[in-house]
Amino acid sequence: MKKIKTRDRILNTSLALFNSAGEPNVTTLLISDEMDISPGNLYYHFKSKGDIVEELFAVFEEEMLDLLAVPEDADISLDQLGFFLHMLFEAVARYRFIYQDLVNVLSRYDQLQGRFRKILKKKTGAFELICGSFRRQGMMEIEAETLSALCEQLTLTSCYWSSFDSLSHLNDRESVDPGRGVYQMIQLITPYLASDEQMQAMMMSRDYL
Amino acid sequence: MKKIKTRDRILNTSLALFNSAGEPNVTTLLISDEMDISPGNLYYHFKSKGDIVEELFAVFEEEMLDLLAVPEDADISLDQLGFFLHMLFEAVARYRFIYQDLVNVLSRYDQLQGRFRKILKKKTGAFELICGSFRRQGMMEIEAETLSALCEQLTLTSCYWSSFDSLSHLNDRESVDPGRGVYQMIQLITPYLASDEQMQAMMMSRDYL
DNA sequence: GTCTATAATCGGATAGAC
DNA sequence: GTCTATCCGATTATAGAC
Repeated sequence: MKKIKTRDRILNTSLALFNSAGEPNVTTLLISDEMDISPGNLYYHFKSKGDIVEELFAVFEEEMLDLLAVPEDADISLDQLGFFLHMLFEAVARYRFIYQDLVNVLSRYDQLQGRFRKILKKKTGAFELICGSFRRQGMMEIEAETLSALCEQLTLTSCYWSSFDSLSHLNDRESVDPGRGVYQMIQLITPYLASDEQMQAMMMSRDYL
Repeated sequence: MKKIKTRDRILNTSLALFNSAGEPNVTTLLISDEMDISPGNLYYHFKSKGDIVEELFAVFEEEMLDLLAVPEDADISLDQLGFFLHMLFEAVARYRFIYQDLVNVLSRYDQLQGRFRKILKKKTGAFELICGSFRRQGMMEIEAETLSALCEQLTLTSCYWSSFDSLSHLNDRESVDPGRGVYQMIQLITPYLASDEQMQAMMMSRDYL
């Protein structure tokens, strides 16, 4: 049984509290209280609350940029898309505090704004690469302009689905089921797939419900 | 030249500041400062900041519920859809402070949560009625399950598009162009339209760009 | 590394004069 | 109706002992 370092416990606890209560509603006192350490101790490890947020964001950022590094010329299958979406939604869910109060968080820690925008851009780019691969394989037919709109739509949905879902369906805030989000994403793509792939996509998406 | 009552000026100024800076970042002092009145004066007219938010929300709520009262059995045209979407995005833009920090705002003024959810539900219902009308007129072909996903998607997009757009494209925060949002919404619907209507929708959506 | 104070600041809100 | 002054509470952050 390994003992977890306080510094890491602070990060873990903060993330959990941020996700469930919303970052703006979580005070440093609440964090230290939850961990049964003193507020002073917390500030020994992090010089400000913003630093905690920044470090959590950095982990998220790395994870995302890594995940979004879609190969340029690979033949991507529908199953791989499904897997990719699953991973994507899981990552977003794990750091949903960023998305839940996106505008607010980015406005208060403004160094994050540019970095987040970069992730967004890369995400849209990843969807464009995937669709490009589908097109090359004859799995998808779509016009350039529509494609661009679709990829933006996919990006938007991947950002906001889970907040939207928990808001409109009153799910508890602790566990977020990425399934419905993946389903929704596949629904968005399906109309532009060739008929064989449409069937396959429909079967696949149903598994996520 | 009519003199605007202070009470109304407070509402107007608050709305403008909330929209541009985000509600959590706007203090009562900032509001009174912007208006060149004293903070005490502000508190003469409203007993709390929450009351201002609540009253702004109430106006928004009424406007929305009114707009979303789609007739049950009418034959709705594509042009009418375009008009409806335009109005919808305009209303959302006018009260975008609610959407920009949705989770945060709803969590701090919890009486609003249920009311907002009601609006969401009505919005999805409105889209269902519209699509139902399209189907009856033979303008749209879609399966029940897909329809439900589509209407949720439309609801989500109508909520988050403008925040997303201003975030990813760095528009100034003052003026929000509802056009691109309407375009995006029509793009979502188009795949399910009959071929004649698809053409018409594509023409129409392009006008919004 | 961790604790117990405690400072410093800020935002919401009130009291009472005009 | 409006102002000035001020209070209160919360939250971030620091100082210094252990």
